[in-house]
Amino acid sequence: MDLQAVAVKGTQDVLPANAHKWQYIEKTAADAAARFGFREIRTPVFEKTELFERSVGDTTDVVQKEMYTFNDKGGRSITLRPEGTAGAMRSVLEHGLFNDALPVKAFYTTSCYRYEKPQAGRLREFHQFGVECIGAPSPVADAEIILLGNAILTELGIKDISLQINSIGCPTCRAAYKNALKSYFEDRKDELCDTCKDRLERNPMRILDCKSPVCQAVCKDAPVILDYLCDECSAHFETVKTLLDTAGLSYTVNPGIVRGLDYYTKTVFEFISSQIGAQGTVCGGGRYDGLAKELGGPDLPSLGFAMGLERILMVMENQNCPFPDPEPVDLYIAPMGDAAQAQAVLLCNTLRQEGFKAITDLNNRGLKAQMKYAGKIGAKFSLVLGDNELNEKIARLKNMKTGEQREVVFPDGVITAIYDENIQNTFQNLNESLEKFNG
RNA sequence: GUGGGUAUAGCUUAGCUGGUUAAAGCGCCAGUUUGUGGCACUGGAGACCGUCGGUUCGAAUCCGUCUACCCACCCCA
Repeated sequence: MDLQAVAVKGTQDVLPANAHKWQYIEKTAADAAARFGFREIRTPVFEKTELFERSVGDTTDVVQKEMYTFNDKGGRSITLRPEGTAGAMRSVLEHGLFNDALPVKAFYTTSCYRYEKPQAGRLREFHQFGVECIGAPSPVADAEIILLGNAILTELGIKDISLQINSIGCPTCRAAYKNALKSYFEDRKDELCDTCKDRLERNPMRILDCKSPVCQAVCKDAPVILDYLCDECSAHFETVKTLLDTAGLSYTVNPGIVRGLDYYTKTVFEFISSQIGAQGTVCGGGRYDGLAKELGGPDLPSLGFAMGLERILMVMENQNCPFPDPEPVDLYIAPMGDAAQAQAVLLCNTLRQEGFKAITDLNNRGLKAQMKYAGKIGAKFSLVLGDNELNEKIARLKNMKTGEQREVVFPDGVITAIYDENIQNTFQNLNESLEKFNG
């Protein structure tokens, strides 16, 4: 095709035929979050680049090579958000929301941007549903957040998701662990794959996540973070596990869950599906106790998660999860002739004011074509409006599913005096007919 | 950024080792039926065979380039 207008690499359209699926997922997530006491927050798509460098961490891959960064006309360095937490935290700090009752509980549905090579479950523009619970140091908050993530996935009908949790400790105990890990791997450096040799310098914890069998063998006897947690972090993690046990939510402790964003501390977790390819993490999150302070705010231990909406949708389609049917139009009016067409438009408008989805011909098509159209778009009922109907004030309402037809009598003057208050009777008439016909 | 696969109508595809008007199904439009969709039949529109270049008398078909898509690494949701 010779179209100039093609979507940018790594972006995707949501077409009308699929929009209801997105609406369903977004609403299910928002409703669940609301039941946990979260309210929506909306922040800008772009922020100062510095915000992400500070929060996500300037040594991370996200910041180093994946951000959409540009200078605006005023010379400011601007970045399209690569994730949702930084903006939400910035907003809470900027507006002093932490002066209200803590914790601040907010959720968001947003688009995010990362310059990566697209593949299954990974786009350059993607969408996240996320929650942030700001100012909540207790492990109860960790458990609740995980429970919320689970509730959303469950309500969407998603099955076979594994919950993996870990604790990466506070900066103090993590530093000790990193040293131990580094010296362990340094002794076995020759056995590691090439990428892991790099990781040894940049982020030794990532080696634990390597898929190469060689590295996995080396990792087998590597020191485990959980053995290096300080008393507080250890107790915190134990309580989180106990709370999950009590709630009956099963999980596996996986020391390999190491998040790639610098702000994470203590509890980290992922909900993982094995059914949508290599990018199986459908929801990921954890605690970020140091973030508020890092951004110049007060000490506000916080946590949250983000769900990848495209991935959620993929899993759901893969598992044939039920989506509610999109609402079809109630009535298609097929006018024949100019007079009827004018009346059809008026009838439609009044029906719309009554809350019906009513449409009519816009293309001057013949009756047959109109009926075909009505059938194709899934209209529940159709109504032919021609000279006979206009004269006799009687039309036949047709149930498109059963083919059954029933007469609808228009009270005097309705067709010609559409603004007359008698019109109400017409709609009562139509309304009743629609109700009787339904089912 | 690295590697592998793919690229023919709106969609799904056929087109064998190069040979002249590029094919089918679905979909779309119209007619058979100036008053009722789904079925059937008939007809129609719709493709410079992803791009640029090369080999050849001749390229959708062979070679190279670029681009896009898919998959994996990496990274993450």
